[in-house]
Amino acid sequence: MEYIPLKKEFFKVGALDLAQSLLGKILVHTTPKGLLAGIIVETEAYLQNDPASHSSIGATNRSKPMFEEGGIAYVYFTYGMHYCFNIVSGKKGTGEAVLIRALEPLKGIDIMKLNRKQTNISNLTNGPAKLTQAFGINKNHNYLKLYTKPLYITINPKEDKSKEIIQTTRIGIKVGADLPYRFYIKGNKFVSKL
DNA sequence: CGTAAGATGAAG
DNA sequence: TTCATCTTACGG
Repeated sequence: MEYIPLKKEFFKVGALDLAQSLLGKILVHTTPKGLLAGIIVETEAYLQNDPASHSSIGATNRSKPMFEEGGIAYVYFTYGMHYCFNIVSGKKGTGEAVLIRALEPLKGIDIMKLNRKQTNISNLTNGPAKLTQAFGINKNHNYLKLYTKPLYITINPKEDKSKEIIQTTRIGIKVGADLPYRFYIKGNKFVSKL
């Protein structure tokens, strides 16, 4: 099957809209080891006027990518060992992005198992730092355009049209935890726990 | 099942 | 000192 990248315009909407429209789409990474793909099943929006967002204090060396035009990657390093992958949304100058929290593995599952040193499929990509490890995403992917190779988002031709989207509060944060900026596909087994 | 703590480094 | 996290260890 051939994957066609989404167009740049897809990402120019606000983070809350993008967080929902990304659900059911496919994240593809072409790597030297092979092609990796997974369905996006859980996202969180981080806005500019949002105490939990890296952009809330303005553009810093770390959060700069969030202020670029929608459609690029914002990858940051945290807890001394983990990377998290965000998709920048909106117009240039607006500091917002969508955190990808969980995927459903589609292609390259054997590679993901090697990258993660795990054999259980349901423990490969069900968390923001797990999926970056499984996909081999790191600081080198910061600023990459997500509508071209090697890392891009595509339509899922087999997308379940009847999927139900749940909106609720974000997890794993202290401030801004009351804001309902988290979205996931109801009943999907790969949504992250807590 | 559940809770707790350690790993490890960059940002503020 | 905190942090948009994960894994392992241990008690029930």
